[in-house]
Amino acid sequence: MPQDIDIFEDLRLRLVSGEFDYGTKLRAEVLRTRYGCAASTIREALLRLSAVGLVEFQEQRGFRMPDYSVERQHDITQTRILLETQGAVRSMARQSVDWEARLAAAHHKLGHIESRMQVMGMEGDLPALWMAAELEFHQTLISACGSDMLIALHLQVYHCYRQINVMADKALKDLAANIVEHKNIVDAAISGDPDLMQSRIHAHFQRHLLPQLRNDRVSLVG
Amino acid sequence: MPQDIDIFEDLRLRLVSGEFDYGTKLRAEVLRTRYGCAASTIREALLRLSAVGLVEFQEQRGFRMPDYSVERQHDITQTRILLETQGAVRSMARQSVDWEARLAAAHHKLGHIESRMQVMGMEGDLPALWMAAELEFHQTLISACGSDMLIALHLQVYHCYRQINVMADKALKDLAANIVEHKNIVDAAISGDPDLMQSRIHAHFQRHLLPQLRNDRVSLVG
DNA sequence: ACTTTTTGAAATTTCGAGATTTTAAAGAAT
DNA sequence: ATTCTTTAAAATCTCGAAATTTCAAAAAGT
Repeated sequence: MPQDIDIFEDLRLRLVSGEFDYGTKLRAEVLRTRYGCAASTIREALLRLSAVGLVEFQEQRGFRMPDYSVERQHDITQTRILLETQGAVRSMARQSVDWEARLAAAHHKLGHIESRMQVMGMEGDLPALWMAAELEFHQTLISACGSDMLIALHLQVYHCYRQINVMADKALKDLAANIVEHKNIVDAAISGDPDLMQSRIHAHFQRHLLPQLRNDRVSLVG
Repeated sequence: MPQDIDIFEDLRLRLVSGEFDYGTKLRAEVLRTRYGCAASTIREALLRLSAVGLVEFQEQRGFRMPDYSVERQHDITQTRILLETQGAVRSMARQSVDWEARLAAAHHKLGHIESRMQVMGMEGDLPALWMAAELEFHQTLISACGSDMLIALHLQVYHCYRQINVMADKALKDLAANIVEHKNIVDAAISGDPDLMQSRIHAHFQRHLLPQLRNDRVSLVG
């Protein structure tokens, strides 16, 4: 059974799901047991994860969860805003009907899960479903930008964003506000106004930015 | 002797220096010989390089140099423009005297090498020196942006940019034009005009963009 | 002739033991 | 008491052989 990819994906999920505290040591010899493989196989996965910033690697000193800091949170959020705004504006500029349709669909799917969460709370695998649907929504938002590189970088930053916002993720707390923000983004997409889109995306991430730097806008004109 | 990092760095250098043709298979068993290590050590390095886009990895099918295409070249260039413009404008907005000084210094160092190249051609290790100085110049340009994430992503894209532009790199052919462009960027940095900076950086990468899409500007207002 | 199956060599991946390095605790010296 | 050495345990890294999978050429079948 080919496990290389599976272990990599599973580990990434665990790394962004709050299973490990920030700064925790990640011992291949320990993680090994869950997958029933050799430590070197885990090592391979951890090395790959370190290349995309989800794991910190130090020569001869092993692997760790990255440390948390508000500065890092701000930095990652700001970078995500940059990439996502850019991707959304470029997608919009291409005037693809298909894009609008796919965005509406992704939004509808997400909305369905979000409203169920408002009623049932976050029981069962609802949070996992929400995370998948939320990712799909944001990926759809930039999917028509025409740049594979931008899409790849966005995914990379997205995972870092999830990782640094896990436990404290206010998206699950401020669910109501989140629902409105997602709708606002879709409306902006359909309106075709890039500046509006820019400010709506920025507003969506407001609470993850340092208060003193929240005004630093980035306007992108295609 | 700890070789893990050294092999990783050395392989990256080789990957962006035109040693391998685009699409070439990269066999760990072959690369092994040069470093006198086991194939699995090479594998580790290749996996890490695949995580940052310098190597293509397929489960059970090994590693390859990425394929060349003008679309990919355009995409990478456009992404680099985005990150570099953003980083430069943010650096500028911080009004750091130190930044301007360091940029002037990096530019001077680069200029020295470039003028030697105009006389002596690209003999000896002049190209290697130029590449190092050019990287340092562009890294300095964004060094005061205040975002570690942006700096990391820029370096990642920079390597991809080098890789897809190696042999065909017109920077070495159109050296004279390049010298002027670098100076123009420094002048813009000192002028403090973000729009000017934006257009100067864009102009610098003009020849690596698809002709039909060269007008797609990205203006970034901090 | 063309497609499918078989088969053996080559390439890839996994593994766990041995070598190396770090870590931390105990002991010696200032 | 503090700092510096010593030492043993633990963690990390490297290696090459074994297991698995892919590749490609030969054989069989349509």
